[in-house]
Amino acid sequence: MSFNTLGGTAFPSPASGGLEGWQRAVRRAGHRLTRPRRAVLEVVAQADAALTAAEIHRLARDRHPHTGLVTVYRTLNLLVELGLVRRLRIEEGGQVYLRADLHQPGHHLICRSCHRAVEFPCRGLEEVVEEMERRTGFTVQDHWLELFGLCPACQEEQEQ
Amino acid sequence: MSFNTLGGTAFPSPASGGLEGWQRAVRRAGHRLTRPRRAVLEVVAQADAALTAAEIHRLARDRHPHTGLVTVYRTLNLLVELGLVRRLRIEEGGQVYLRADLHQPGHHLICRSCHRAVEFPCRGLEEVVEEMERRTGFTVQDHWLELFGLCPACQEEQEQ
DNA sequence: TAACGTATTGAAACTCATTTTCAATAAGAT
DNA sequence: ATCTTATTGAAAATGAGTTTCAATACGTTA
Repeated sequence: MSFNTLGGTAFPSPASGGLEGWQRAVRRAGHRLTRPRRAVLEVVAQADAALTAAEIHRLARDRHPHTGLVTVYRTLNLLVELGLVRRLRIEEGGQVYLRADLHQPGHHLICRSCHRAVEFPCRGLEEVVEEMERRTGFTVQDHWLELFGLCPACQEEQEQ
Repeated sequence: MSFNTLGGTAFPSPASGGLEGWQRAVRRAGHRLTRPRRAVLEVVAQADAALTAAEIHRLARDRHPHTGLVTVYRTLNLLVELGLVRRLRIEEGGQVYLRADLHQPGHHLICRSCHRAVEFPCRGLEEVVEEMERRTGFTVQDHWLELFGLCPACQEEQEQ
């Protein structure tokens, strides 16, 4: 398990008007809107947590039963290329897909006891990053902050 | 490639007296010191940057030509269990191994163009962390901050 | 120094996630 | 309605890492 709560906790579930936007984006980029592709778009556009390819495959089949896992992968790669979806590597070595607008890049609270990961909206990091750019000459495009510790539930458990 | 400069930049190459310590640790834990195991220990103990299993395999063969990749994996897992080595996941999905004493957990500036990683002393993050603890109830024990972007040299190159 | 029990080895087989191949299909432009 | 060609899915390939198992070699004890 672990990261499959990614996105789910901190971002309740915003727009779903994104779907049509995605379809337009796909067409505009010169791609066809096929049935399996539509199925994958719908699943990912409507999910408000990060999903594995296998999970997306299962859900897409509810919409278009014939959808193959290969096409799920291909469509996900397309969506990542178009910038609509982010591919996230999880600690165990797999990858997971999340709507780009849900992806606060790289802010995770990870519980070392129960391995649950929660995304959090990050405040105050901008200054740290700017300071670092000034000091090193780097241009920072992205960042990734992970906090490791104990979640409230596991703290309680350990106190008993 | 990518992370293979990890550790390399900020830690020129400290002790190599670590080797005997490792051998003792392995024996103390009830394991035998076989030739291939020695070869892997030597390679990893003397490397001052993170290496992939394949790279370690290649280098270990210089010392004991018969060494199999399987044994490299097994030995690396052993070293990780003993806490002598850290296994780091890299962006591309693979993993990389680094002497634990070289692993300043988690402050890296990583250049997306030349893949060099530089460690930096982190200032101002404490407040961000505390704010987060207050807001979520987590107890934070550790953190990992990675900044991705372009180093000064690569910025110049791209401007031409 | 030899002999022995057993941890360790390496090759091959196996996972599991992802990608490639390729003939058949179906978008969507005309 | 037709036609071009992007897209599909099944099967095969890949690649990192693990498991299996008979053969080997540590290192303890005699």
